Amino acid sequence: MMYEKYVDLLKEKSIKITPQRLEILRYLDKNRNHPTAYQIYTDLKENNPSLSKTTVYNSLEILNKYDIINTISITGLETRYDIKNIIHHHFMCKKCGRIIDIDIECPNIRKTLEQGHKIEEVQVQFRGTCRNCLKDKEKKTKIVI
Amino acid sequence: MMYEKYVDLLKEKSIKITPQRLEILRYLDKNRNHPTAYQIYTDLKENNPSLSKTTVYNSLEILNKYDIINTISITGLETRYDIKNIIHHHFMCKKCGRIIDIDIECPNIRKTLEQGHKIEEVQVQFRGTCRNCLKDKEKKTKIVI
DNA sequence: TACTAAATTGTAATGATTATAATTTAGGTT
DNA sequence: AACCTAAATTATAATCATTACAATTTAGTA
Repeated sequence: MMYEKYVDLLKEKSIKITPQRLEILRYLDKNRNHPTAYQIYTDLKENNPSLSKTTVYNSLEILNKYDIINTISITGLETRYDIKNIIHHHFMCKKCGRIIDIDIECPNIRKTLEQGHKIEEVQVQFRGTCRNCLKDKEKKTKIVI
Repeated sequence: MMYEKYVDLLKEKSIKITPQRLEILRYLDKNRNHPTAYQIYTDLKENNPSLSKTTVYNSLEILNKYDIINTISITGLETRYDIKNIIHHHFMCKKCGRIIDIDIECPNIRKTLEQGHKIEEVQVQFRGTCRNCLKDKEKKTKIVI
């Protein structure tokens, strides 16, 4: 029951249902803060000590391949992961490092299609200073979420 | 005369004019194919054997900081670089790896601003299959540009 | 021409990701 | 319900982009 939702997601795509994949999916569903593979790994490792980092990478790869999750490369340092919901874009604050969802669509996709390319993914990245950091400029602590 | 254009670019921003920076700028101006730091390094090393990889990274960092160049993280593997011209976005073909410029603006920037964030950079990434690869599906060679 | 902060260089370290090979397991079959 | 097999998991080692560091050189100013 707790994992039913994720079991169904995997069944739909006919990919094997493993406890590791279910845990990762549940994690991404609960943590919409664009975690890294390492964050997912260390957090899940607490309750699943036998979990391997490679499994996390492999699972994320297959979940991405089957369009169940999104990868985000906005930081330029590491890949961030996001469970797929409605199309949205990302804003990264250069001060605090937070990645904020921007729930808009890019209407100009049409133009890319007109040039004859087939679009499978769209990723819009904004970088700048977030609302909070604009407010308190004296804040120096680097929070990375 | 050959480098005058790049000298002026650096002067404008009051950053030191070094032969290495000029070479890198000229390279990016001539090579609009979104090269990696490594590609820039190996290509320039041919005529400048004493060039250091660290210098390439450092130069790219400062050129990016002063908004002379753009960084692109579309591949998720490494950072690609692009001299700044008019605003444009990128399309990466998953088949051949080519990164194609898409010369459109995203009008929805407004919405991000409305939420109170300050935007300094915009990067729009499309991924899919390019025109060429759609045409000849039998083509298997992986060209990475 | 001399000075100094900044830039360059080479090397070593780091950190994310991938490769490999042995072990285990999911899910279909008898 | 036990069996089979391809696929998944695991631990370890390797790779590759990027950064840190410390010594040397240099750009730009006095």
